[in-house]
Amino acid sequence: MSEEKSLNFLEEIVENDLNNGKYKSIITRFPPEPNGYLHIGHSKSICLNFGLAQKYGGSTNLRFDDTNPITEDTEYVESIKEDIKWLGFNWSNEFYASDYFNQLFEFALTLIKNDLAYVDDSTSEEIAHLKGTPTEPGKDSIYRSRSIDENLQLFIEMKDGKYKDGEKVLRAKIDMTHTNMLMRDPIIYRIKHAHHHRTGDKWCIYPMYDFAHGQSDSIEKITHSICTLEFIPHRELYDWLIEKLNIFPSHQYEFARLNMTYTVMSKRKLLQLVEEGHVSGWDDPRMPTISGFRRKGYTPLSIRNFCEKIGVAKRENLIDLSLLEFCLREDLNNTAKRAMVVLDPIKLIITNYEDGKTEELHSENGPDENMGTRAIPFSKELWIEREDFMEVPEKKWFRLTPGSMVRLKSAYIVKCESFEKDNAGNVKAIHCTYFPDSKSGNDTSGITVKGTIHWVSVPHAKTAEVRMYDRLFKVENPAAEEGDFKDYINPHSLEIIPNAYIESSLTNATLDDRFQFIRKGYFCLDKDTTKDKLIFNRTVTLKDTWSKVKG
RNA sequence: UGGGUUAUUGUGUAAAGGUAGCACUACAGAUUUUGAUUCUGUCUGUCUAGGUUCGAAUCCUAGUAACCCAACCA
Repeated sequence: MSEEKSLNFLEEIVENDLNNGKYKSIITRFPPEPNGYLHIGHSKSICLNFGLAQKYGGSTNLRFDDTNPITEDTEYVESIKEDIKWLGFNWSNEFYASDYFNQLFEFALTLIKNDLAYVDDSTSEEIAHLKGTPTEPGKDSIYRSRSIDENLQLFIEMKDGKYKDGEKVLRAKIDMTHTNMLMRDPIIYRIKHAHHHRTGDKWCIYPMYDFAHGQSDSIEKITHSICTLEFIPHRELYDWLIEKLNIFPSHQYEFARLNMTYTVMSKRKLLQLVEEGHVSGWDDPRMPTISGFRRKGYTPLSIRNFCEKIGVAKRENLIDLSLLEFCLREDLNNTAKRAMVVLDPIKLIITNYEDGKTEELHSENGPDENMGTRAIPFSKELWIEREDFMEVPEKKWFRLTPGSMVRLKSAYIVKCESFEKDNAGNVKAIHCTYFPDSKSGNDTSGITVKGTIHWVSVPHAKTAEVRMYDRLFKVENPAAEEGDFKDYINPHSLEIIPNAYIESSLTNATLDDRFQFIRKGYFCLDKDTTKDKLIFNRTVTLKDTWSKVKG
C-alpha cells in the first residue's frame, strides 16, 4: 500500500457504513425521468452511482422515474439505455417507478388509515395560497380534518376515475407551519387522466415525485440514494415517509451537479435549442448531451476519466471545458489513426519531380508502433494547406515562404522557389524543388528543417465534407449572463468545408474509427455520411500554441 | 423578515489541530518528420474580523457572499 487516493465524501460515507456493519453491501440506483436525453451532467451521476457500486462490490439499478405520464415516453427510455451502455455501464436491474404503482397505492392507504394523509378538494390556487411563503407560515385547509373513512372512500374514488383532473389531491398531513415548505402537507397523489407509456390507461391517479422516489428506493433496498443539491429540502420528507410507512430505510445524500463552461445544462434550455432550431437535434455535435458528444467523436473513456477528475463535493462549480478536452485528447492521442487531410487547399508543384510519376510512401498510423504504417501516394502536384505558406513571413515563421525549406510529412524536403498569384492577387500555386536524397526514413541530405507540413497528392486525393464544430456559446456561463442565454450563441459554432481533400485511405472509414488529421485535430465520420459523400466531424482541435504566438 | 446548503490559487479538488498538495488552464524552456505528443520548470489560494492553542483551512464567536426552497414537474 503506497499513497492512497483520498476519498470523496460519498466514498467516506459508504466505507463507514460498510466498516461499522450498517450494510453488508451497497445498492445504488440511477433514476432518470424518461422525458429527455441524457447530458454530460447525467454522466457524472451515472459514473458516481455505478462507480460507487463497482468500487465497493455492490450493484446499481437503472430505475426510470416515470410518474408523470404527460411528459414521458419510451423514445427517451431507449435513448437513456443506449447512452448508459455506451458509457460502459451495466445495470443489475431495469426498474420503473410505474412497476410500483400498486404498492404505492397501498402505501397511501396506510397513511390515510393512520390519519397521516387526507383528500383535499381545494384548487391549486387555493392550495398555493394556504401554503404561505418561505417567510410566512401556511394555514390548514378546511379539508384537513376529514375523517379517515371519508378520506379512504374519496381516495378510492379518485383511483376509480370518479373525478376530473385537478378536482382532488391526496396530501400528507404534516405541518402547515413547518419552516420547510415541502413539509407543509405536500401533495402526494394527483389525478391525471392520461395515457402512461407503460401502464397505459390503468391508472388515472399518479404519485408525485416525493411519494415515489423514496418509496421506490426503499422497495429496491437502495442503501445510498444519491441525488443533486436541490433535493436537500426533500430529504426531510423522504425520511418522514419512510419512518411513517415503516419501510426499508434508504438514505438520501446530495452532491453538487456539474456545470461546464461554454454550454448550458438545463433540460429546459436544451429543449429550447432543439425546438427553435439553433441545433439540428438532441444529438447535434454541439449539444452537451451524451448523444451529442458521441456523435462528435468523444470516447466513453474520456468522459469517464473526466467524471473521475472533476471530483464530487457539495459546492457549486463551473468546470472548465478544457478539462473535458484534455481527457479527450489524452485518449485520442493514443488511439486515433493518423491521416492527412487538406482543409483549405493551395497547390504545390514540385518542378524537378518527374511528370506523371507516382511514388508509394509510408506513414505511421499512430504513436504506437503496433498501429503500423500505411501507404500514401506521392506525385509532382500536391495539395497543401493555404495557411502553411506566407508570402511575407512573420516572426518565428518556419513553414513555407519564398526561399524556405520544409519537410513534407513522411516524404521529402522541399524548397520554395516561387509562387503564382491569380488576378485578384491571391496565391494560386507554389513552386518548389525537392531534394531526392531527403526521403523520409532514409534521409542522407543532411538538411534539417524546422517545419513539417501535411499534404495530399492532387491526382490521388478524394474529397469529403468536413464539419468544423466549435463551442456553442461565446461566453463562459451563458445561463448567468444578462438577458436571454440564446443571445450568447456562437455564430461560428459550425463551419462546413464542403470539399476538403483527403487521403484515399479515409474512404474506408467507419463510424467507429477515430482519426487525427495531422496538425488539424481529431475527427470522426458522421452518421450523415452516404456512399457518395463522406462527412467528417471535428471532435476537437489539437492544442495550438502557434495560433497563440501569432496572436 | 424564515429555513436549508456552501465558501481553499483563473477552474476544480485534497489536507480529519502539525510542511497548504494534486489536476486542468496559463506562461517559460528542452525534445520533436504533427508549432501535436512527451519532458522540465514557473504560477500572488484557505470569505472577513476577532478568539482558543506551542501551533488553526480545520475548533469557538460574530459577520459577509453565493446557491436552493412558495410546480397537482422531477
